[in-house]
Amino acid sequence: MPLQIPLAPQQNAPIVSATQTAYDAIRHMIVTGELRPGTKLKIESLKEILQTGASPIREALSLLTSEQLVERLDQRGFRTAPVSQQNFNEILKLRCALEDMALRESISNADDKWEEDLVLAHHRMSRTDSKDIPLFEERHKSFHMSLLANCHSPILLHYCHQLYDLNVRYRYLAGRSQNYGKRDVKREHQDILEAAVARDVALASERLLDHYQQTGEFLRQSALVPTS
Amino acid sequence: MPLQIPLAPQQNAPIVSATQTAYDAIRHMIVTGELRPGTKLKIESLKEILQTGASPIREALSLLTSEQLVERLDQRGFRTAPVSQQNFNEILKLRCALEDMALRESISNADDKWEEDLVLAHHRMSRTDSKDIPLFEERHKSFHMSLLANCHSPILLHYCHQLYDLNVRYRYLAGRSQNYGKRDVKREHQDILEAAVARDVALASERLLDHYQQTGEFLRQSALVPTS
DNA sequence: ATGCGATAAAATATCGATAAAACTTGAAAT
DNA sequence: ATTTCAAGTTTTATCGATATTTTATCGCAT
Repeated sequence: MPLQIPLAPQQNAPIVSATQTAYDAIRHMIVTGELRPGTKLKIESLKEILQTGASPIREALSLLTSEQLVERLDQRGFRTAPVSQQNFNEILKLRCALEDMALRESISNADDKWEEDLVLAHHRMSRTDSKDIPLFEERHKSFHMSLLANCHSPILLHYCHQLYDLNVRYRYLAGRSQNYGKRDVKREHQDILEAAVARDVALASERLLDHYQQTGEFLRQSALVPTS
Repeated sequence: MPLQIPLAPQQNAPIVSATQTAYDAIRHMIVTGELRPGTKLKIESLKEILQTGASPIREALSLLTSEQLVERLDQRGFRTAPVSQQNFNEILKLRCALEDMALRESISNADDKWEEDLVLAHHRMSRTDSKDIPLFEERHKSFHMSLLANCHSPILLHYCHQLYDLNVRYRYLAGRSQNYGKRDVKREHQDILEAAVARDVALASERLLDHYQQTGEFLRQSALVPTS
């Protein structure tokens, strides 16, 4: 009889596949805007840039297409997903709806472990200089995902993760350096954390959505110039 | 010289890539349960079955991983996604939430074109013998997607599409041939259609969700034996 | 000039071969 | 009997080369 349970994997895998490396690199370049929206992604160029063969690149791009970061045009290659005001609005709206759902679930399943992880994630973010963009972004995402992490719904979490990154991409495109006006973002995060820890579903949700709406409003004002 | 008629240059070529072909075929095999959950997907085997090279297969599998139909294990290949009662519950719940959202949007944006397409889709489904499983399934999906099609949110639609297929997979696994008990599924569809055409958001939503819950209940009763 | 068609150039999609892991298996040692 | 280890076997991941397709270019008739 065929036994299919994958037993304890070898704990020594310091080597990541070329595909994984390419995936991470390309993803990062798209999210940060280093690869502008609508850019043709030529295999040859990427091969040189990433110092690898065509197969890993194509696989990485295939993985990215289902995440809406890359578009695949049968028989004529890949390109980075285009951006538009409409697309941005859609992402924001969906994000609010899905994160709201996830947050409510997450809080209602609250336990000590989740609470501790959340507090820790917030702490790390708050102690990070927001000038150190890559690190801050990583921790910012980590905090937001920690809020939702306890929703017991991997698929929902997966969608939230995707939408988060699609949104971050717009933040980068709008110019990550601009200041956020009169907003006290730190305070907003603090307030969300407090409501979540207090397990006040309604308040936490309200604060989270408000947080997103404000960021959305801010980004909307930045000229989101379509690719020319 | 062989007289080569230049095929429509700007138009869609009738030739689909090997990757696309492999993608469709594998997807179909997973959704219909021909490839059981948790099955190791060996490149060599698939190469033979689909009569193609390794590259298209790997690309197709990569595309399928982001859709939750295939799992990718770095350095040790691909396998079909496992199933579980928990996973089923999650899909059903998310589907209800997202389709509800999409349906409400869709109806509130109602216009003649949408209404006509919807009526047509329903007509085609209702005139199809449900014994002709592949055709009926296609039209059933077409009807359900038509309900949501007008929501003006490609990403939301994309998620609904995915979740629909994940759900259909469970239907196949539960044994597509079983009858649906005392339910009058045809009537249910008819009622949903009528509420949608009448642009009664609340009623349509209620009927749609009830439709899914009933199917969910039915599937839950079928023994969903986890892969062993 | 303007558009059409053929030709050249570029890029994609795909194959076949191979190196690198990951599993198996079986005998030796505990 | 169980664990360990190493050689042998499968399977994956990746490269390099090639056939096809798409895109760009240039001349020629309108």
